[in-house]
Amino acid sequence: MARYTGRMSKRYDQYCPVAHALGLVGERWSLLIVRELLQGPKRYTDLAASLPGIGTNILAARLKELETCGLVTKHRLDPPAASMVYELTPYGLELKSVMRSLALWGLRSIGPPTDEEDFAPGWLYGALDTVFAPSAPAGSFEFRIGSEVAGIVDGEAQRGPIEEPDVVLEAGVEAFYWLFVERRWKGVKVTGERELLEQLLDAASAPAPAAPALV
Amino acid sequence: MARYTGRMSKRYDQYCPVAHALGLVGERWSLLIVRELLQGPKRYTDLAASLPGIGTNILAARLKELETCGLVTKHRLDPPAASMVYELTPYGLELKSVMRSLALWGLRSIGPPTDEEDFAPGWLYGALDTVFAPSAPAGSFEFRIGSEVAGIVDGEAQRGPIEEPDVVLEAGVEAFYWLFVERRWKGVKVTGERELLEQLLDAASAPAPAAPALV
DNA sequence: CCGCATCCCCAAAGATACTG
DNA sequence: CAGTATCTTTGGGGATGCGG
Repeated sequence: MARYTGRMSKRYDQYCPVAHALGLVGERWSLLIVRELLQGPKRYTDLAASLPGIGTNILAARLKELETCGLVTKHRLDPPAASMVYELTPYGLELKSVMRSLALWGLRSIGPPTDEEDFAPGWLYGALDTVFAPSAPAGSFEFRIGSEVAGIVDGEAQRGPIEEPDVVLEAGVEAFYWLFVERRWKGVKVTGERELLEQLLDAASAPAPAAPALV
Repeated sequence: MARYTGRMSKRYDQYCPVAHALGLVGERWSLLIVRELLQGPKRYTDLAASLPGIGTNILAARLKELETCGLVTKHRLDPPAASMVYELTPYGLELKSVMRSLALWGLRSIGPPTDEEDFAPGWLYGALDTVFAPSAPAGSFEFRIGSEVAGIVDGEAQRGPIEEPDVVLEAGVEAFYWLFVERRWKGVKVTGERELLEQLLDAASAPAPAAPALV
């Protein structure tokens, strides 16, 4: 694995994996940039647009840091559209498990959404991909939440409608919150195998499974 | 888009569980304070001592923030020793899974330790408790790493020697690193069931298990 | 437009001295 | 021991500029 020994902007002088990790991605905005790039390669201005308040100099600085740390690479797109895109390296992609832990922890205190418009396009796919897909049971799920449509097929998140899904969930974002965080089935419409959906919820609620051999 | 006109120095203006989580523990030093408190209640000065370079004002500020966020509580110890201790709340304790993810990710790029003295007392117990115990197979393990002794019994980390352990590992901190991170069995002494130790390593290397029902 | 670099200003971090 | 007070330094936010 690539080891970064160079100068990190602000680091902690401790030999500790957590302190080291925070030296790489612990600065303000860094993990949110990673969150955006987990949805796929993005351009500079698209990143800036999805991170309200970041300030262009900070975004440039963070991207440069992430690049020198080996978490992000910069390419020029193929000829037709000759713009630059930023993309996670394999090691950067592995931050998905960190994002999942953080998201599951943060969900428990974030409270219900108040405004449908707080949601950026693609949020549903992102949530399914990083939070729910990693522990999803076999089967195919389609979610129609607000104006977003995405799903999970055999443990992999997919954008858009799913072909012949085993179960379909339709809800507004607030009902989605109440179901997935608070486990209240209110204001949701389920078509198909509801138990499969419950399995999905159960699996995500227990991100740190009991020791397998202890069961 | 950004409809928050007031003054919001810290925090990100997004309805996103990751952004919310980072608003709670994303500031500099916060997660390292949590790391210390995961080992049990600690006094102010002990925290300061185990976080070299933090500055007393920052420590006080972070503790106050963590307290108002409901992640930390402050008690006065029972009469014999009438000092204050800081302790994680149940919600704060649940950051252990986040620490585990971060540590497993950071380990892959931290590189081998160069100096035995970089290690604070109790580091072995901390590592076993947050990183390895959550996915440990049944059985009892004893680790004698450098001058530290700790172990895992049926998925729970314990300080000090273990009674009749199934397997004992003796090594220096550098050999410990090579074994647990790079999987090189060099300079370590194993007594007892070596396969059990391998199971422990395998379980921790795969923190995001494949979807159970897919197997 | 896109991808930054520069400048200004203020808020937060660091260092250290000090106090109940 | 457990912080507060004060001062300096650094970094972030916002606006603007500017070459490609």
